[in-house]
Amino acid sequence: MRELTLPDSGPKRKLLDAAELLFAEKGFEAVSVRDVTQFVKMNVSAVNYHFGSRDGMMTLVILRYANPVLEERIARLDSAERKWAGKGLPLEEIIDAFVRPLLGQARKTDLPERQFYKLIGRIFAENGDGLAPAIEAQFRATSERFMRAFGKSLPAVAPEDLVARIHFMTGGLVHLLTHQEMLSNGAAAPPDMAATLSRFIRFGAAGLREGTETEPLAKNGPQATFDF
Amino acid sequence: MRELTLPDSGPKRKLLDAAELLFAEKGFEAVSVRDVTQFVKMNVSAVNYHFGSRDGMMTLVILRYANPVLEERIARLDSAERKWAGKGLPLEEIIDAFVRPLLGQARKTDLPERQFYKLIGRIFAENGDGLAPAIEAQFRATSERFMRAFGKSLPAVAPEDLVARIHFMTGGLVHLLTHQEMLSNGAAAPPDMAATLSRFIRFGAAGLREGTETEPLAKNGPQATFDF
DNA sequence: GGCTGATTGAATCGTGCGTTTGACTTTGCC
DNA sequence: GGCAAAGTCAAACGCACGATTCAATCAGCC
Repeated sequence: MRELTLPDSGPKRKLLDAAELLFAEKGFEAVSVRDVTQFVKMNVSAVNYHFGSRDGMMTLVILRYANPVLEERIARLDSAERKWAGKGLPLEEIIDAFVRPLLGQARKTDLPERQFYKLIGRIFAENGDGLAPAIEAQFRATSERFMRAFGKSLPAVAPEDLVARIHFMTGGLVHLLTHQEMLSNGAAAPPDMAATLSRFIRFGAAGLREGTETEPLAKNGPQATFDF
Repeated sequence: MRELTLPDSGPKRKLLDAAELLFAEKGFEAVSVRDVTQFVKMNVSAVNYHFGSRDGMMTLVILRYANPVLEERIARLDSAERKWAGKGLPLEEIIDAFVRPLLGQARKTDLPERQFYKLIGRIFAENGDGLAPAIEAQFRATSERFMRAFGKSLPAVAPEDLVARIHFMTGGLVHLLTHQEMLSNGAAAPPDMAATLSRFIRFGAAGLREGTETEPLAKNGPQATFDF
């Protein structure tokens, strides 16, 4: 896993910051190298000089945060598993390990919070698809690692069920990151991300756990009416 | 709400079918009018002749399915509410009304099932954003209608909580539609959509309901350990 | 100062895009 | 047949894009 060595200042850093901001705002496809260079009043050729190509720049933008997030996820899951020593973890703790690194990374950025989450959401929406093979493998490894953890904590859930439920949950997370503004109910500002993620953890845990506890029926009638 | 009058054959229909297929496969942004016309061996200018512009063609592709799906959602919710006459519906029935129209529309298409769901997912991912104002309003109206229904069935859940949970759920649905292939665990084919949606309904209902029943704690420990 | 390597700049290349044009061909109808 | 409307076609337009060229400039160092 190659270390990212980025200077704290200089033209390369300036370009990368600008690209990151614009990619977060408009999406990776919708930003041209001219958009980026004009934003920081540099020459078009700067991108190709410093990064080789538009793709090279994009990869660096993605690596800068995807890498730390993925590694922190694994680290948190490791430490949680050590803490519970072989027993299945509470679902909330697994999801927390999956989600909390986002908060940490958000604080390390110059980027406005909202835009950082959009960027991360866009990255994770593609699940490493089409990215550099190294980072794609890391995505897959992380995903399998968490899958095993969930499976251990939910032995009663059939594998196909588990895969599907985790899929629903991660989809909800991606949507939450990329469409955070839709959470602002009416005129008010959207709730902060920490609160939202806390809601997400409870939601996801309940969904994953569905059917494994003697859950009381909805007060309005028996579920037997439905064929699912 | 203008009726869509599309001939069953003819060049217009042929173009629209091709556009639909390609949009579903590669996304709306990634398909050029040349891609579409070459696919059916017609001239480039055909698109502008028949639809006025690329945008006009896109809008028709979207209207063809978004409209029926949204209307069937409302109709199903109406009939469910009539059935339960004022009492709050079971969550499963609301989610079913939201989700089942997708299955119905899928059967009315020439499109391969998988690709139809990708198309619908892409449409609903943007939530009518940037679409024709008429369809955008319909999106919003449908969304508010379902929000009220959920609220009535979950009076104990605070509005901000409810908005967030519904947001997570719809995000999961979009992800499921657009990334269905990720559900194929290993080499096997992915489960069919009816089964997946049935899982989704149970997952979503459990997530929405979280905390409103005296849910037993996870067997491994008290939740009080976590600050969420 | 003067050399060297790292940057920047203006201009240009080739490509693919959505759209337009105007001539041509087909179709439907009297 | 004749005519108008509908449809098709090759060609071109203007534009934005990523990339490249090469001369000009800058920075650090002897």
